[in-house]
Amino acid sequence: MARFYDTMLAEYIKNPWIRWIGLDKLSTKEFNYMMISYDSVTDKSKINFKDVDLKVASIYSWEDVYITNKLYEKQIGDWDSSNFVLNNIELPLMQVLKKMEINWVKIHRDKLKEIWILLENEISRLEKNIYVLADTNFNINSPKQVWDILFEKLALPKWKKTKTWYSVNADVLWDLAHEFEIAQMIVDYRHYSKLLSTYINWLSDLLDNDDLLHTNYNQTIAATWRLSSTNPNLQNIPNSSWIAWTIREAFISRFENWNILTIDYSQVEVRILAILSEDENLLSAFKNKEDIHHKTAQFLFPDKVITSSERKIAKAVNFWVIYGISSFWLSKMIGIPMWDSKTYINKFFESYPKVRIYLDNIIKDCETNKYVETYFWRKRYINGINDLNKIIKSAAEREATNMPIQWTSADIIKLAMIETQSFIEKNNLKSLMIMQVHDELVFDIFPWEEKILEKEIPTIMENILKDKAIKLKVDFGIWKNWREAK
DNA sequence: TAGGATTGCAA
DNA sequence: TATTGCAATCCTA
Repeated sequence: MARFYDTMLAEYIKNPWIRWIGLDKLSTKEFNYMMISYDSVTDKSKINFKDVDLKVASIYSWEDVYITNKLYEKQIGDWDSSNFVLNNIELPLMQVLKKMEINWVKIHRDKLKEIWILLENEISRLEKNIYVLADTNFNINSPKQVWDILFEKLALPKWKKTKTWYSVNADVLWDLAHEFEIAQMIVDYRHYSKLLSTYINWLSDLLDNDDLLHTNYNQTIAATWRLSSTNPNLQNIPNSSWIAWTIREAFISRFENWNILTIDYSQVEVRILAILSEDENLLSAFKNKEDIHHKTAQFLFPDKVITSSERKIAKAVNFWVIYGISSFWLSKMIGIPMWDSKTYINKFFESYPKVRIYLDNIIKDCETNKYVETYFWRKRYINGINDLNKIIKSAAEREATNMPIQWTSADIIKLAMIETQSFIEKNNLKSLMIMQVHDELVFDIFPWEEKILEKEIPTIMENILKDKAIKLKVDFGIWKNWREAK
């Protein structure tokens, strides 16, 4: 039994899609009792709490303690006290996250400065050229002004409309870029200024004196029970262009001349699908250590020699089928004819027949129960699963079939973090867990500990779902910086 | 000054 | 006509 408890976490497990689960909101909801607000006690934070009248401060504080305890008692009464998700996942995870936030991440300050200069130069060069081509100065960051210049002033052909206005996003500009240099330049300009303003500028604000970068891991935000990260968001550091990769070069070890260890789950969602559906073809592919995308490609193209282009399509099909994608969207996504994408999706289900049965059963159960359940028994109610409107119904079905897989993978990495941290502590290791990016963990390796980490942590992570037909798989490596892990 | 809209980054 | 996040910027109210 955990010796600590958190009413907010407990509520989040039940209702992850409700954003406001703080104490005062829960007090109103559960006890119809309005708590004294912090704003009213401190006059909207104008008064420091230590200067608040002692009697007022006492009552305010007493209320916090009293309501928290009442809420605890109510939740304990409502719940099975052996609740696995609360006691074995979220509460222990809270302790791990606390440590990660204390550890922080080392950043190579000079490297970031280098990129900063490079980007500034590129941006001002592009800016000048764009102004020349447009024959006027304007704010390239303003979609409205870009639209004015491109379609009014320069009268470029074809534009696409979205919701309320005419879109000038990357897709639109990309179409124009073949013919018009200015569109290409705006695409590049946006790319560089995005990197600069979102990922480089925080260097001065958010690095401490030791060049450690602080982030917050939020445990009660995401509607899917995943973690999220803020100030800065370390879970969306760019990973797809050459210049973006140089940003990852700045993520280094705090131990001079030592390395970081990255470990990420490989194809975790397809593996979970194999385990949950018990499809023989999927399972045997993983058992025999086959390349799953290659295997799917063989099903999709039985008469062909599989080259990288067939494998690429198969990879997309594997990926998107899990999300319950329509053939229209798949064809658009990977640029193939609609008819082909329909064939591929059908062939996928013919090749892995129990996947179809598994997904159909989820939908059937959901229609009866109104909720879907994950491997670790989290429940989520799905609105619209019995809706007569076909569009709403099929969106609900997509959600119902996709979510158990995504949620289970979120729990798997949470369990991996807990077990890994406990391994580190039990063995008195001084290496540090420093980042989690949904299916990847990053460690700062304390000198001479790399052998034991490299041997033990992948094993821990691969054995999170014990006694299943197949094991999970991780890829890992030891690197000078985060870019090398790519 | 707050907040919606647009854009774009990750998994 | 996937999902869930965070955040910068512009621009209106």
